Amino acid sequence: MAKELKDLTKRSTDYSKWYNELVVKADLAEQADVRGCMVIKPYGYAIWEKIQQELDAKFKETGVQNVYFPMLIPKSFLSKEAEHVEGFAKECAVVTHYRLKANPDGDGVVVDPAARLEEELIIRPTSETTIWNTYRKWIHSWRDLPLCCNQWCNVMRWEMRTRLFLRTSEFLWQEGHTAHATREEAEARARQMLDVYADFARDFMAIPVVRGVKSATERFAGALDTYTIEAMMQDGKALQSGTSHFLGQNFGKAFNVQFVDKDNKLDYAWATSWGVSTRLMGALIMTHSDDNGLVLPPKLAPIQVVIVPIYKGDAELAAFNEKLGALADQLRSMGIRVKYDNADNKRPGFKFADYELKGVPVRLVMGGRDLENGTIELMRRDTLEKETLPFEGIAEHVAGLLDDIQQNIYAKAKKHLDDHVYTCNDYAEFKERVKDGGFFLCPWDGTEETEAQIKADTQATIRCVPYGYSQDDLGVDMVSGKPATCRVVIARSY
RNA sequence: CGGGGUGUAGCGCAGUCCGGUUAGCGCACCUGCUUUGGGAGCAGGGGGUCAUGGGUUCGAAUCCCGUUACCCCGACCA
Repeated sequence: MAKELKDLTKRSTDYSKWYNELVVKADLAEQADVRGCMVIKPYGYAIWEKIQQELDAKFKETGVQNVYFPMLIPKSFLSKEAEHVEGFAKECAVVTHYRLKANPDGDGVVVDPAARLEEELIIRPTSETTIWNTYRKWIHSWRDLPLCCNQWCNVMRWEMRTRLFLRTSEFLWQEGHTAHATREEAEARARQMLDVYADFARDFMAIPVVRGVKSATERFAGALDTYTIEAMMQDGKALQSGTSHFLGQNFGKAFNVQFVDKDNKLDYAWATSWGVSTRLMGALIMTHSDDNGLVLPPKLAPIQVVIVPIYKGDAELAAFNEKLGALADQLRSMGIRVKYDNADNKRPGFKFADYELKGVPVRLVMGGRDLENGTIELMRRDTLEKETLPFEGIAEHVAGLLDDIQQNIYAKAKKHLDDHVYTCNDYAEFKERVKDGGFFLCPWDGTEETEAQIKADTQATIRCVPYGYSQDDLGVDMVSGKPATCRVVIARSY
């Protein structure tokens, strides 16, 4: 492929354009021919599969089971929880008919007006309603609780403006839905799942996040509390990367899910829901990548090590195939995902650039010189450093290096986050600086008015009341001058 | 839904103001030879209802009117 097609826009020049180009050129995804939808390509989907696999294992450790519910939801379900319907009504796709017929006035097919549904069906924007409608049948006694289910599925939200992975009309996600006998247990579960997400982000995605609670206006429609993990992208903007909701008894009451408790009294079930989506892919891309392309954390990279031989003629190729094929096998036996690329229809320079673009953590190259000297060249993607090492013992070295890279890119992202979290008590200063990105820890009086004022003035929003940052010496709200009730993270966001 | 912009080969564009040979360029694609330690070179080749419907004209990618799709900036948002 020609150079000009692969060269990326510089991150610093136009971050949005850089992101979009990277997603397309690294072969992760592209815009579909359907409005606002996305085609996830094999390489992109392979990363998503790793995320699914690792996260799913974490869920199961906490006693969660997988289920599947229908994509179509009767319209009447949605109207049962007042706040919920208000939150989602504006972005629902609706199924109104069940049949097409040949166009009587010309080509193609038209909707058959005779096939109108008596009750319209909604394409799920989220599944609380259909799941709680079913939970009514599953829950009768305290012995049926807790009930902890999760589903991996697609949902559809008719967003006005879409961006690959970050916001698409249809997206893939997991949604967990739990039912509990007590308020305390449900609240603990909601917070537990937030920690699962935060730990997963740190340990697998190498993304540091700020955990916290959403303000009332940013809360999930129908929740009493929404917990969030907020990641910081390289341009300093926030990306909500996962949420966990404490739903109280709202859905229990709306769908009449009652159980008999230990004291033989009827009560409504307490609920949580929690989810992460393909937006995590966007977070992964925007957190680590550089001007050469993706940088993938080894734990999620579909290819962890690529081996490229540089050869002249069939005889030399045969020698490499034997030596490097054995090395690839050895690495695989150590549980490392390896690609041995001896294809002769692409030149080495092309392969180097291409695997860098795709974020492969480690590249091993062997040419005639190395063959003579008993060496091999190694490059690590995170720092782009090259070194020539003895061929002997290279497999063990690579195994250790993968861990190093995982640690290093996390440390780099953590430093970026910490360097861009500011304490700020002055509104004039805040307004000036927030444009350049970063998380601002500011005193807030807890009112919607000041929250709205900040958004109107700066486009920045209250991301959360964070955990892990001091709530002492609150002082006064920087907008209203009234006594502050907490210190919040304010930032511009995706 | 408001404000801008663009539809010409798979992708990216020039040509449109000022109508006139056979509609061009880069990349991609195909064939052959030479190459291979950082995105190969040369030679040859294939591919177009110029978004769409109407109008003006001897003649329209180009001018006029309508339609439509997409993109960007807002409102919405995992």
